This record gives sequence, structure tokens and C-alpha cells, in this order.
Amino acid sequence: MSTRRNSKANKNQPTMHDVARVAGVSQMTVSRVMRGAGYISRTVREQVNNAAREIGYVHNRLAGGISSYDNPLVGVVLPTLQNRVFTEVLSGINETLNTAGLRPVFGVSEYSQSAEEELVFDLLSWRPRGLILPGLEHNESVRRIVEQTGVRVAEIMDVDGEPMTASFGVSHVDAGREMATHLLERGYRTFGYIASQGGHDLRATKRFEAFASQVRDAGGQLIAQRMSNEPSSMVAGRQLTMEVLAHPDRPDAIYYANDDLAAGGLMHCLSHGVDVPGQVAIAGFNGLGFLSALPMKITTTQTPRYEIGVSAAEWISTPLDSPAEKLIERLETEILFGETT
Amino acid sequence: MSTRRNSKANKNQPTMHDVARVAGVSQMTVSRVMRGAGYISRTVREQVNNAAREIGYVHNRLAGGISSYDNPLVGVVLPTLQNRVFTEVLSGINETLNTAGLRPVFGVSEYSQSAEEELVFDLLSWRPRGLILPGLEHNESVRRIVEQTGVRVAEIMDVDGEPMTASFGVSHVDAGREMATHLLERGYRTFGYIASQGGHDLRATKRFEAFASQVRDAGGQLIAQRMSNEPSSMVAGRQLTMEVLAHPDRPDAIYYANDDLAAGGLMHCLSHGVDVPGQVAIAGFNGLGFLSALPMKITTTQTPRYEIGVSAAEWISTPLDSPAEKLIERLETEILFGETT
DNA sequence: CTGAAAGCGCTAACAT
DNA sequence: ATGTTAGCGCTTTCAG
Repeated sequence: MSTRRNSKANKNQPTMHDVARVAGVSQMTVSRVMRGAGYISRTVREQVNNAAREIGYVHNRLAGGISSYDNPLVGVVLPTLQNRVFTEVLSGINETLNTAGLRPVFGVSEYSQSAEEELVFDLLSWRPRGLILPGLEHNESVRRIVEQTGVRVAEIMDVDGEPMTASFGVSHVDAGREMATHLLERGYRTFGYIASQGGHDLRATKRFEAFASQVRDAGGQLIAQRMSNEPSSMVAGRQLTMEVLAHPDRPDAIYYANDDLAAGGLMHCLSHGVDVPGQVAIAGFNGLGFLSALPMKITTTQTPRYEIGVSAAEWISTPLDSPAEKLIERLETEILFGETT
Repeated sequence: MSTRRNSKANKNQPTMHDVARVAGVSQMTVSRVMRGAGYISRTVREQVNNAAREIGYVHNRLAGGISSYDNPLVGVVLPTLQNRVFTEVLSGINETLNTAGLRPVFGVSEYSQSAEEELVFDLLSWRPRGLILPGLEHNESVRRIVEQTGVRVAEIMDVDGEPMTASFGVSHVDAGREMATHLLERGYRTFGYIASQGGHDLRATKRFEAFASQVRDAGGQLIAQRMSNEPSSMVAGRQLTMEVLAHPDRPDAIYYANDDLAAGGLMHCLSHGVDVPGQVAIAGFNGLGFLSALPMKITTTQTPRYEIGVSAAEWISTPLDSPAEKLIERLETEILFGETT
């Protein structure tokens, strides 16, 4: 006769009861062995594990989560997968969660707040132990449901603003200002700015605004700006740089929203005999690893991307005891002085 | 009085019962509205949705999954997040699943079969609708549990072998052979090979073996091989190329395990006045977008990374009706003839 | 079109 | 160190 108790034709997967029957113990004992909870004698544990292996039992956490409320899932939202920056953050998140026995469930918002909203509801339906969201800007609906459900949220990448509960990132305002200061000190007076993502990257915007205001305060001028609607890439940077330099009124220096764009700019200059930094200086943002393989070291701001992922994931992993106190974890950036400025 | 029924202090989240009470309908009706199942009158649907919004109810899919056996999660395993190739595949997977209302839960195996095994068990504990695994090589334990649970598995990247149920990818054997043929036709006779990941990238190994055997068959020679244990990167490629070219017996051409390494090699040559392809030819693999921003077009094999993700995810999304028939979906590669060969 | 009853597979809480 | 009992929040099934 069949040993299955499942009335539905649907599935025929073994349950803890089946394991218990084979191992000759109670179902509760199987549960304890599976979770590594409570004290179980060596012999029983082995019987149970063998029985489980034999019949191909896999722990069912859906059922577990529903009764325990302690669910090892973490919802992760990223703005894009097209940019190394976020996959490095994801890498930090994933490794840290993995170590803590937690698992990421994730979605990509494509820099859209309404897509983010949908994602947040969807992720919340898995009753995650926490949520990791990009940036500090979210729509009202997201704020409301976060408040109502009381889910722990780590807002990452940015610390220039008020987090819902905790933020982990860098100050883009300071980074933009510092780069402006550096370029001004070097004697550059007229500037270009090249960005991508059609302005949806709010952190790039923060950097740029701080950069621009610092430039103006020092009597410098912003004389060229180009923005692509595409995701950032070397190809886009190369194209936009060509456009900026084609103009009769060339800037002394170009600030790029990130390293990919800056590297593309450098490639344009190298291919067209434009002297860097003699005719035009180049500055990027992030300090991506591939820069050090380029023919010239690009000046950029080093950001701790992996570490941002790690610190956010660690906070989510921590057994919550701290009350509602807000946490702002600011990680530091640093200008890498290259040969392009 | 409190409207909560939850005896545990644990959580105090509203349930369908709470929504039902507020909306003045039965809990079952709420369930139908949430899932968009069955026929619900317009009025009732709106009442329910309003009530849900008002009290901040979020659908609980853990509870749903346990009774319905139809779970919108898909387990995804990637070998690494350090390589654009896989984040592009992930991008295709994610977008496709998203469209189908499915959600990825994922883990990274770091090219280790035992890490993969752990991951597979962990992912299976969420009773996913399917699994996406890299490559065709898996350990016995993975094969057993896949068979026992009957979970749908899409093996991606590679079609040179027998899948458990379905594979989506390219032929690395053919790709390696084709590149060898191309280089031989160009007149190159002595070859170098540069790789990374310490040989754990089994697909790179398949390419290389096909490449090497083709070279030997044509009377060519493989005179230099370097392999880094690091993840692949331009920096590693630059370094290894320097090492290969420092040797008195220089190869006519270097085949790289991928474009990052090849681009690093090109950068070395450009920076050191090594004539490409006059002194040494360069060939990569993948056709990553950034190649077109480099000063010289590198010859490479174009691979459909995003599409591999899409086709695997589509197969997982499809309501299963097809029997146990094996599926091998071979996507095509194509040599991009550049200026470096 | 809507509702009531009966579980889904597991864990918490309380025995023993 | 192990077992019993009573749900967790939802969906299935069967009524109406």
C-alpha cells in the first residue's frame, strides 16, 4: 500500500510524519532534528537523518515559517543589475546573509519608485525578517506599509537624509563637494558633467548638485552637461564625451557620474589624441577595480560597495533587541588621485 | 478591545480574517480577491481592497504555499556574482520571472559542487516551482534529491552533455573549436592560453580542450598557459599577459578564457608598445558590451547571456504539461571578428 | 458569486 | 531527551 497521506494528487512529497514513521520516532522529534533545536540523542539524530535521506525528505520552511514567525528570508531590492556597483553590493549582502543562514529573495526596481512599491508588497508577502532597499527616497505607500508591518528596513547606498529605521552608505553630498574642491585646487575652472540613467539615479544627482554648488561658490563655471537615458556604460561615456568635446567651448575638466562613463571618456581621448589632463581632466566615481587595468589611472572617489552590503546584511541578521532607535551608518569615501586630473 | 487573535506576542500582523471583518465579508472572499481567483463582484472586491489597505494587510504566501502547493518561488544558483556574464544571465532570469509573477530566491556556489549541494537543499526547502542551476556537472546528492523531489531543473550555460531535465546554453566545445579554426586560418601557429578561477570554471575548460585539440590536429602548438586562482578581471588578464610575453618563446596568439582577461591583455600590450596583432594576437570570449569602448576591437565569441536567462526562466514559468521529455535548448554563438587577430 | 468546514506541514508550549 | 496537543494563516473542496 501507499505510504502517502496526501489527499491531493498535487504533490507526493514526504513529510516529517513519513520520516518519523521510518525512523520510529515522533514527528516532533524529526522537527527538532531538522532545526537542530533542543537536545536529541546521537542515535536518534542519526536514525532521523538517515530516514530523511532515504526517503528524500526536504525540510519545508513554508510550513515552518507560518507557525514560527521566524523566517530566514530577507527581501532585497536593487535599482539595477546592469551596474557593477550593485552586483558588488549584492555580493556583500549575499555572503553575509549566507553566513547567518539567511536567504535573499530579490527584485529589481529599475530606478522606479512605483516598481519598488510593487516589489516591496510582493517581498513582504514572504514575511521576510527584513528588507534592504536602495536609497532613502521611497513613495508614501512604501513608507506606510513599512510602518504598519513594522518590518526592519535597511536603506543602503546613501546617508544624506533621514532613514525609516537604518541607513548604510556614503555621503554623496560630501563626495561631490570633495571632488569639486580637488579639481578647483588643481586649477580647473570650467567644468562638464556627464551622467546616465536619465537622472533617475538620485544619488548621482546629489553628488552633482553638491559638486556644482561648490564650483559656483569658488567662481568656477559649469559649461557643459550631457545625460544619457541608457544605463551607464563605457560606450555611453565615450559617446557623450565626444559630444562634449566637439563643442567649441571645451571644459577644463569633466566630472562623470561614475567610473564606467569616465573610462569611456578616457578611451575617447586616447583614441583621438586628446591630451589628458592637459586638454581635459577626467574624474569618475566609485573606484571600480577595472580602472587599474586602464592605460591611465583615472581620478575617482573610492566607495565601499561590498562593505555597504555587508553592514546592511549584518544589521538585518542581528537578533533584534535594539528598540526603535534610528541608525545611520556612514561609511567613508576617499578620493583616489590618478593621472587624469 | 484588541482585534487581534494572535496568542503569540510574536507578531501582530493582520490576517485575512481581520480584513474580512472590516470589509464585512467572509475570509474566503478575501482570499479570492487577494489571489484574483474566481468571480468576485466589483463592489466586494473594492471593499476588500480598501479594507486591506486601511489595516495594512499584506498577503501571506507562506500560508498560501503550504496549502496550495503552487508556489511562485524559483531557486536560482549562480557560480559567482563577480562576473558580468552571470549578472547578465540573472538579469534575464529576473525580468522573465517578474513578468510571470514569479520571484527568484538565490544563492552563489562560488564554483563549488558541495556549496551547490547545500544551496540546493536550502532552496528546495522553500518548495520552489523550479530550480535554475549553472552547468551540467552536479554531485550525486544533488542528482538524487532532484530526482526524488521531482522538481523542475533548468541547467544553464552549457549544452555539451546530458541535462537532468532541460538545459539552456551554448556549446563551449564548438566555440573553442571555432576560435581555434579562425586563428589557424589567420596563420597563427603557436598559442598561449590564459584563464582564471583556478580551473573551476568547467565551461572554460571545455572550450580550452576543444581549442587545444583543434590546434594540435592542425599542427599548431600550445606553448604557454597561465591560470590565475582569482576571479577573472582585466587586472588579472593584464598581469598574466605580461608574464606570458616576458617569456623568450612568445606565442603568436593568446586565447583568453573571457573578455575581461583579454581586455586586460590588450591594455598591457597598448601600454608596453606590443603590436597587436603583429606581435601577438588576442581572442576573448563572451562579447561583453564594454569591448566596443576599447581602443581596439577584440576578436571574441558572442554569447547570448541575457537570452539564456530568459529562456530558462520561461521554461520554468510555463505551466508544466510536457511529460518527462528531456529538452536541450542550444543558443547560438558567433565569432565577432575584431582587429586583434 | 459567496460561505463553511477541513486540512496543508510544521512549530510553540506544555507535558513527561 | 522525547511526545502530545493546539494552532499558524491560508487554500481546497463542497455547498448554496
